[in-house]
Amino acid sequence: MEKYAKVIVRSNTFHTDNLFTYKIPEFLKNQIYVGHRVLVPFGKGNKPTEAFVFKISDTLEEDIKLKEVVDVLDEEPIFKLEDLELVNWMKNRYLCTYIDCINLIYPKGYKVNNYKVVSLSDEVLNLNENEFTDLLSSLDDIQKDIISKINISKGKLKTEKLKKIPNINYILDKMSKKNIINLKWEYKNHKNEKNLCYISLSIEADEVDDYLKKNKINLGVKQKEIVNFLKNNDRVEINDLIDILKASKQSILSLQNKNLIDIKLEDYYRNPENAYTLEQKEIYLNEEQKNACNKVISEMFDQNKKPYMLHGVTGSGKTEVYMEIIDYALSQGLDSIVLVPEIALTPQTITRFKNRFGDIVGVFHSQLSEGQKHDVYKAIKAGNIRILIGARSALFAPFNSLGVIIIDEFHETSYKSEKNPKFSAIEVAKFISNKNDISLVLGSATPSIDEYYKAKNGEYNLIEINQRANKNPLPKIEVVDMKEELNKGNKSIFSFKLQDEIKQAIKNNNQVILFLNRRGYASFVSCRSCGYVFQCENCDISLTYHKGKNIGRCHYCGYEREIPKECPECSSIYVKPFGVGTQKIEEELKVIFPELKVLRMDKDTTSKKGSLEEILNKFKNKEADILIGTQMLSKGLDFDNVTLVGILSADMMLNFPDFKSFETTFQLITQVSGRAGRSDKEGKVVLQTYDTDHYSIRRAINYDFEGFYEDEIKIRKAFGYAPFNNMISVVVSGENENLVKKNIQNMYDSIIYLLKGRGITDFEFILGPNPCSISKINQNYRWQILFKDDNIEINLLKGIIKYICITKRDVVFSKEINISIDINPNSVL
DNA sequence: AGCACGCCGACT
DNA sequence: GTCGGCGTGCTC
Repeated sequence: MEKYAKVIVRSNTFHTDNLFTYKIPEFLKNQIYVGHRVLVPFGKGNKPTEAFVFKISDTLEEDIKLKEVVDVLDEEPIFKLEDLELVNWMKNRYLCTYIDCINLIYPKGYKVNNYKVVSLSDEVLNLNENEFTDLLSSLDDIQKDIISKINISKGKLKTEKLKKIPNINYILDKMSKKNIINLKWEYKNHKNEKNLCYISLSIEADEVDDYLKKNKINLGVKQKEIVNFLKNNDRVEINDLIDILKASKQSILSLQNKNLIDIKLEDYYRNPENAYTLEQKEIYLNEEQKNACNKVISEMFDQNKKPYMLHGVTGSGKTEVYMEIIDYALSQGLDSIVLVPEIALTPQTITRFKNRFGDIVGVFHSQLSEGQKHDVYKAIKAGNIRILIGARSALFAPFNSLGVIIIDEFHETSYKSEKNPKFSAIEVAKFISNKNDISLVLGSATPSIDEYYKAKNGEYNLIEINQRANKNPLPKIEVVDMKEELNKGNKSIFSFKLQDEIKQAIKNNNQVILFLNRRGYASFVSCRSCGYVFQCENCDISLTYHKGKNIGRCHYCGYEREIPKECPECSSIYVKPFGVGTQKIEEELKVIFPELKVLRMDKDTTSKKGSLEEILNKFKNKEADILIGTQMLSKGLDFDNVTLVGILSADMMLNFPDFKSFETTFQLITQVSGRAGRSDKEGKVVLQTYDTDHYSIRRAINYDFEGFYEDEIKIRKAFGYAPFNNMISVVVSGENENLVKKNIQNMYDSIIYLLKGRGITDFEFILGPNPCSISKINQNYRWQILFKDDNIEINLLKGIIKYICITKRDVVFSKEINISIDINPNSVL
């Protein structure tokens, strides 16, 4: 009986994003199963290509000519059936390609390396000398050159080495047709694995001198050093040795030749380091925490259980609850995944987990190298990692017996991917947990409105923790109306109230956190005389002023330019920065409190690796009195001595042109305030705002989440936003603005045409086409159409968008145009 | 995206 | 007639 494999081919284009059928040759029939990686000839050139087996069948529906699978690439299938189900679901949900999804689940470390090889044909090789000379004389110089190059490299040459010759493919093809040369693909199954090379003495330390004498071996200076070092240190990694002794690899190798040392290669799991240490405290759960745990634990082996939403105020000890749940899962032989918003921002969290669970804790995030990811992947498969902490991509870790998924601070926007597939970690986690009866816990002090709505409607088990773990009250938030402050004649960024409170806190030997949601010195630079605003050359964004270097920087593409003293438009000298950034806060603070030590934490000061940890450590060790920072501050940081939090401009986010800006404002105020008074000392918050009346600020200062939810959900309902509707954003971009406009109009017309064909005549659920709020990024003009599934079945809508933007992409859109489809995007800028 | 095919003008 | 350039369309 014949066997056929339906595979997804690894190619970097959406054109080939469907199942291809290959015949399985006799010799592989019992070796290839669903989930296997195979090598198949693909395209006109039969390029050997990595492919993933999605189906195996013994019948052929259509009469198509088939190629054969060349080889199987792994002994065991790389994907489980659930993995393939997940891929199918994600592809459909997020309108992305199979390969986009596969890349998430399966690290790219194993990618096949292939290259085309040219060699002389048998006929040419069998020619005698005269015949060969005749042949050469019939060829032109380039062809002769190719033949000599093949001969120099022992009869086999990668075509890549010939690519400088113009029209090389054509020439090679011609020669191949004349039967002068053979073209063939060769491949290497390259595994990105790191081995550590351990060196030890091959004989006992005190016998070395005897051995040298007996065999009359003289050692060089470096070699002696190495041997002495090895006498004292049993096993040393080769790179450490080279580092410490400034030795060369050669001297080590010559010691090996003298049989003095053993070199052992060991597979190494590249455990990401982190320098942050935290003393371990004995933890006792309070009543509320215990109840939360017990709820999850008691249902761990139930089928069809709902996910849990853990809504606990800031400082309520959610992490302890997570750890208790994980501890139980471990005792039952189950593994756990903990997702945290931005891995780099939570060294504290990792340390807490490592202190409690030790080496079975692994870390995974997108900043790891492919090799490191691969190591983690392997350690999970081998069972060396039982608990994985990571960013959203950690969700796809290949655990054998996963029992628990925890998503901490699940309201964070970083759980929605910005890259293809633009998946929501929460949705994917729900899918995985539902399919495999895994306990899913979503925790937050400020749940997102749309998920909380679902919890209220019974989609989640809602668990509330209303008290801080230390039983302290939440810090009192005092509001300062900055309009009044101006009337009092205070033009500074700091209200009198805040200045007083800072003095007070410092006097009591406490620390202060100041929060402002904008980095840099000033938000923009403009000319007071003519109104000219310095803008990015590549984006439709005004440049943020950075004072140290006197430059304007674009926070979207990184473009920088020096800010001249004179206005480039009208040559006036009234060029001034406007608005306030963290840099400026730092500067003004030093004027008012010259004696205080200040640290700044934003994307500019933490871009270097390890600098974040350094800042946090310094602040923790009380090397500074005040920490100024952006959003980064709001996430899970725990400083015992912070009693005062200043929110400098609480209403700044309110005017953001996005329907989630009220929610974001509420969340940020709540989260930042939560940084105060986390240990025994009582905390206080001073909140400065021009808008004192907005409900998101009023509700936030009273820690009234329920109230905010009630206010906000009404608005969401009235305008048809999430959770009441899905929103689909299609952004069309390109360097030629007219072409972009023409293309998106074309797309709009096509979609309207199809909708009309379905009897739909009311198109109010379609917004656009409009230019995006940020109409240009990196020289690309951006236009957008927004769809809400108001009056229309979402699958129909998605089907139509998919048909126009993917299936018929070549017909509807020009080649130079980029299309980005996002289901329920974080923002519609 | 590649890659080959095929159409067409240029050139021996 | 053949060479070489580029546009078009398919990939099991």
